[in-house]
Amino acid sequence: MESSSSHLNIASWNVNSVRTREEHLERFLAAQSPDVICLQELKGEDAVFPRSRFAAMGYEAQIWGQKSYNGVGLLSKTLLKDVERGLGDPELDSEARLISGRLSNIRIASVYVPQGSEIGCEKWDRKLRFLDALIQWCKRQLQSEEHLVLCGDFNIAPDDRDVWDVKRWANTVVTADEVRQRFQSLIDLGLYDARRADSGDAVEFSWWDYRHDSFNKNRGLRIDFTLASSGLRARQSGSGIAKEMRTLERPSDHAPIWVQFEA
DNA sequence: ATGGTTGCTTAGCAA
Repeated sequence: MESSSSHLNIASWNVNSVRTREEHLERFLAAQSPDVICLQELKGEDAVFPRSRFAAMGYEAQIWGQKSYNGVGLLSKTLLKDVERGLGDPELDSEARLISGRLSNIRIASVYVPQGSEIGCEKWDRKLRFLDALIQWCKRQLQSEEHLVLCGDFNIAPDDRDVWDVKRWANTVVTADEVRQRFQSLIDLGLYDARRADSGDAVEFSWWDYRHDSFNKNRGLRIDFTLASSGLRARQSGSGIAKEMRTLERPSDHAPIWVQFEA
């Protein structure tokens, strides 16, 4: 869906290396013309971010890069205000996983939640602590901002409808009670799952493993979300998962997601 | 079933 001056189109995409996905991003921006796109897994320091390429398309870049791993950013047609990096916890903020800025009266955030590796390991503990801090961060935003739109790769499949094979994915780092409860805590703050609000009981995915021909078999997960504050719900006029971006040559393992609001 | 695929960085880690 094309955005226009009367609409606000916000997209999100885990690109799995922005340098490898420059052309994919360019194609998505040309096709969708989102007002803002939240990016995750830039996988590079700020200095290697292809800023001029997106500037040529009319996008400002606010990024928090990191060598090799993680890295989040925001591309926007108009400059975002009061850009913030991190959760405010020095230990968790040693990884670049959250960046946000304000557009008009909406704080827009790009988040890359830790995947968690395996239940019980150190990374799993970090994932839970990150989510706890994210819940607190959102709570603070909802007190100080009129609206909040939190987009990104949550590495959580909150519902069985978000998993291609429920049995196979039971008790994993993306389905365990510990993460599903925390996802629900975000909802309980007054956020809603923007895509699910439109898709009903549909089973659709935003990520497919590179292995096992998973995309062609449609063996995926829905782990990328736009969580919007409830005041925006009546203004939502569309949403989707741009699955076609997963069919390109050398794709990211994630597809972009998008949601549109009436201005 | 501990495989398989991709990216960053250069053999191993992370997803």
